[in-house]
Formats: sequence, C-alpha cells, structure tokens
Amino acid sequence: MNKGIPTIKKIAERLNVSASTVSRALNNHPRIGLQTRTRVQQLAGELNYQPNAQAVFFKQRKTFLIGVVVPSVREEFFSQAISGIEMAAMQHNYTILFGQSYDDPATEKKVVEAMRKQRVDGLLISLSKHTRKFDHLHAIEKMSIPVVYFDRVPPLEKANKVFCNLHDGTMKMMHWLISHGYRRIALINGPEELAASRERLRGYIDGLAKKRLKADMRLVVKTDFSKEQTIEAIRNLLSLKNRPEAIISFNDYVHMDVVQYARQGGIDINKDIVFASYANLPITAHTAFPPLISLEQYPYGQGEMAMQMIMRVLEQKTTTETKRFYSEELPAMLITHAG
Amino acid sequence: MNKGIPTIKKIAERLNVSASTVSRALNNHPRIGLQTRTRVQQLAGELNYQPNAQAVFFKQRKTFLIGVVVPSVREEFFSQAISGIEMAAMQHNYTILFGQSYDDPATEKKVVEAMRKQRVDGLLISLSKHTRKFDHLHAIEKMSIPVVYFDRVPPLEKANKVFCNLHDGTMKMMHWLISHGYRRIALINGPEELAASRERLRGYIDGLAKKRLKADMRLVVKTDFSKEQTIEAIRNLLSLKNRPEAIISFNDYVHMDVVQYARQGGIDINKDIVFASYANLPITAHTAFPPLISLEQYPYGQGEMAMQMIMRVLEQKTTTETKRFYSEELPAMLITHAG
DNA sequence: TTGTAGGCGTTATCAT
DNA sequence: ATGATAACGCCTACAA
Repeated sequence: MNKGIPTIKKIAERLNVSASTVSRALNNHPRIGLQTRTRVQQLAGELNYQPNAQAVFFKQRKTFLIGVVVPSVREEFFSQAISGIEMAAMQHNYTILFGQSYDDPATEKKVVEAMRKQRVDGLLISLSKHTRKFDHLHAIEKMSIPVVYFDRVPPLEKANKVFCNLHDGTMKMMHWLISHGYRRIALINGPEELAASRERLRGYIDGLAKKRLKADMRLVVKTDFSKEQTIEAIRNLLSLKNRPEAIISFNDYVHMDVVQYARQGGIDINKDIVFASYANLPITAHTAFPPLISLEQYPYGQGEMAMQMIMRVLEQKTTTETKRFYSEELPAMLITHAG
Repeated sequence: MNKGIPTIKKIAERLNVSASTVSRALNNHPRIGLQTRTRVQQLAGELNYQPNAQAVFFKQRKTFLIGVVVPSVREEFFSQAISGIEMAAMQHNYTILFGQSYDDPATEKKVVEAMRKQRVDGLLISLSKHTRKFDHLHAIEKMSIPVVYFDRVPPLEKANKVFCNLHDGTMKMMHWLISHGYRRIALINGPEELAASRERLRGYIDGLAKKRLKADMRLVVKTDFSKEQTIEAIRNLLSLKNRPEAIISFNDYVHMDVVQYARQGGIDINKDIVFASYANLPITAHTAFPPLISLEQYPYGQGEMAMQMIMRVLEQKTTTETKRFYSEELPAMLITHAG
C-alpha cells in the first residue's frame, strides 16, 4: 500500500512508457520526443509529482541539505544570520536543516551528529561559547562534508571562516571613547574560549596603547552571558573606588542587563557613564537605554557569505582534491548614536 | 571512489561477515552472537559510523525529518516557538527542516514544496499573514504527510491545530481596561486573513457588549505589521477629535512602533493613554515603554505541543486509517505590569 | 547464529 | 527516441 504517492514508475505505468523515459522527460533530457515530454510533464503536474529527494541522493550523492547550527535563534543576531543563509540557500535550491546548541558543547555535538546522519551537503556553524574540542566537526569533515564557520569561529588555521574584525573594531571604539575624553574605560568581556573575546581584549589593550595609556586590569571583567554573571560583573565595576567613565559590553544582550542594573543603582545612562556595545541589533532602537556607540556585525551579511562560501567549496571539490580554505573578514564599522 | 564513508558493507567486509549480520548487530537484534555484536559495534564506533538516513528511508519510509515553517524567526515569538519544537523533536530523534515564509504566500508555497520533496514525516506551520489558499498544504497532506498548524492557524475544520484562545483573552483585556475606568478603547488589529485578527475583534466587541458598551468602529484600525501602516493607524487614532484612553496593539512589535510614534507626539505612555498588547515577549522587559497589560501566548509551549501533537498523529496513522483531527486551545492569561 | 536476495525511487549506461 | 538494467545503503523475510 503505497498511499498513492506519485513516483516515476507510476507515471510510466499510466503512460505505458518506461521509467527511464519519464525520468528523461522530467529532466528535460535532450534525447526525448517532444510529445512524450509534454505528456509526461502534464501528468506529473496533475499528480503534483515531486521527485523523492532521498532516492535522488543515491544517484547524485547530494541531499541538497545544508546544516545550520547556531547557539540560539532567540538572539536577534542569529535569527538575522539565518535569514541571510536561507535567502542564499534558496537561490541554490538548498534546504536548511536546523539545530541549536543552546551554547552547550554536548548538545552541539549531538546536533552535528544528526546532520551527519542526514548527510547534509555542507555545514554552517557558529560555535557554542564553551566549545573547546572539535571532534564532532572533524568527524563531519572526514565524511567530505565541508564546514564553514561564521561569527563564532574556532582558533583553527585550516578552516573556512566568515567573521568580523573585532580587533580593529574594538580599537575604533577605544579611539572614539578616548578622543571624546573618556579615560577609565571598562570592558565586560565574554568567555575565553571564544576567539571573539580574545580579539576584543587585544583591541582594548592596543587601543589604549595607541594613545599611550596603560590598561588597568581591574576594569576588565568577564561574563558567560548569564544574567547572574553579567550583574556580578557590572556590580564589581560600579563598586570600584575609581568608577569607570565608560563601559563596553560584550554584546547588546549583555548591555541590556548591564544598563538595567546600572539604572537601579541610580546611574544616568550615557551621562554619568557612557555605554558601548557590539552588534548594533535593530531591537536596541526600541530599548530603554541603547548604547551610545555600537560595532556593526552584519548578521545577515555573514550568513549570506557563509552560504556562498560553502557553495564555492562544494563546486571546487568536484574539480581538484587539494583542499584550500577560505576566510572572509568583514571590516569594522562603528555606529554612533551620539548627538 | 567512495571517500571512505563507512557503510554497513564496508564494516562487513573488514570483519568478514555479511552485511545483514552487521545490520543486526548495530540494531541490537536479538538473534545475534554476543561476540559478533561487540566486534561490529566496536568497529562501527571506531569508524564513527552513522547510518545513512536516506537509505534508512527506503525501508522504514521515514525520514525522521519534521518540516517547520514560520513567517520569520526574527520575531521573538517564533524563535521561542522553534526552541519548544526543537526540544520536543530531539526527544523523539527528529531533526528539523527549517523554512521562513517571510509572510509571503508564494514563498510559503515554495518552502512547503521543498519539504514535500524532502519527504518530511510531518509539517508544523504557522501561516503567513496573507495566506488564503491552501493548495500547497492539501498537496502535502495528500502525500500522507500530516500537518499541524500553530498560532497562526487556518479557518479550516479538518485540521490539527494549537492556538491561544484570543477571544477570551481579548475579553479579559477589555474587562481589565473597562473596570479600571477606561471607556474609549482602541484596537490596532491585523490583516483579516488571520483568524487571530477576527478573534481579537470578536473579543473586543463582546468585551464591550458585556459591559453594555457599544463599539465605536472609528476606534478599530488595521495594520499589516509594516511600520508604515502601523504609524498610519496610530496617527489616525491620535488625530480623532475624541482621543482613545487606551490602545490595544496586535502584538508587541506593533506596540513598539506605536509607542515610539506616540512619544514623538508628546504622549506620556501609560499615563495620558494606556497601552495594551499581545504576546508578552521577554524582550519587552528591556524596551523603553512596555505595555501596561499583555496577553501571554506561550510560544515555547505552543511549539512543544505542536510537536507532540504531530507525534501523536504519526503514531495513530499506523493503527487506524480513519483520520481524526486534534485541536489544542491554550487558556487566556492576562499579564499586568500595573502597580 | 549467520548468509542470501530482493526492494525501496531515481538516473546513468548500454542496448535497441 | 525509447527500453532494460544496474547501482546506491539499508533492512528483513527466508534459507541454511
């Protein structure tokens, strides 16, 4: 009992031709009679025939699936990135297999394994904030499934990546702050596992150094993005004898928690202390206390680029077998909402 | 050249047993020697073997894929719903095939066709705001692929649905507003295609009627959720000779645009006019002017339930062939942020 | 306990 | 221009 799902065979039967003829007709193969072609295509249309992707896979070794793994779509950055990915994917007739790591390495591994089982043609991933081991990703690459990392990229040389230049971006941020008279600048950084955290710190220190200022490491604190740790971080900063004049948050979500706490402490946001952040998410336009300056991170663009990059990798694979790796670094753009 | 991807055959070869033996060993079939089983499982582990889901499909007629289509993940409502779906899916070993309609019926159709081609085991969908025709959804059901609608459900009797009781919810909202002394209550409603819009309107009118008040239809305006139309709607309301005392927005995103405009017009939010909304999204806690009251819509819960519902449908299908439809209506819960 | 064979839907190859 | 056949990876009834 086949539930009447139309297949090439069924069409062939009804038309008294062979399955291969139907296949050729549907694929607009040159060697097929015009009349047969039309007859087949018409019936296929009537039956609402859709080729079975699983069966096609056997012949073509292609699923037309791209796996996408992000920490959490609830972050506007990633939901925008996904739109960029999806748009580009559609243009290439790819569909998206979706999974979230919830910033947990074990879940990330589980999700990646599922994608491997589904034999995705490629994988786009933004790493969880605590991913240190990459076995799951090596395993998928060993299956000749290419991986492109975006935004949260690994500290690996041999990897395809799309990311923002956060070192230069942070330097620009520091430049702006210092030249506007702020000296005691604090940084609420993220977990050390993230390259993005290390880049921010480098930019912070280099930014100070460029102006011949020395970093006061009491002004550099950390959060794992949980509200608790973020509040602990800002609490520490505000309780310093010598309070910071400016505070840079790791991203807009950290920033929101930070200013909420600061408000409760009676701080006049962007007056008593100025606040800076990363990502420049649209939602900040509606928030109570947007950061005064923010570094654009092009979520849509990164997603689009990642997808295009993997398409390039997939094409290349058919021709040469010597692997080369792509890397795309987006320029730093500072957004100021200052008067 | 098979790129060394491990298959049952390869394992069988290396172990000098037959493919079926390997299959049985991996599936913990009872009729298999303990020693053979361990040998097979160990080698499979070493090779990091993952069964090919496409091949499994042929035998089991199951892809273990669930299609999920939403208007846009950029709305926090849908990104939360997806997390609920994904969590429940993982528990059942399903993976998510993801697509956005961007609130465009043509795109929705295209995405649904792609899912059909991939032979998803089931489809979860929240309709685009302008979907009137359901051919694409009937087509997928004809393939015995069950569909569960959530939140944005169609006006069809014979359909599986998960949704909120917005009629009662709106009545509760009206009750609260009226009993707090507000009489001239405006409603910024959504497109008529959405059942959710019609339910809101019914609740609005019934809510007034219950207090023996008559609806003034000049207070009921519409938006398609674009910023332009929303601003036009609020502009109209504010320019009425007899300005509303309370304004209900279709959802939190409409609300944000509404209060932004109202602020520019010098309105003191929730003082001069009180604002109400639907969804109660977490992000509103960080916004400049959250609604005074909001109706919870359980995004995570709806997603979870939709997934569980489709699991129930899938199980049922194997036993009886008489279709029955499930419907789950979540109770209305009003959230007040009033003192 | 293990092996053999057939089939799922499609397409490439070879034959007609 | 069309048909027959084999093959892809896995599972299972049947055979040994």
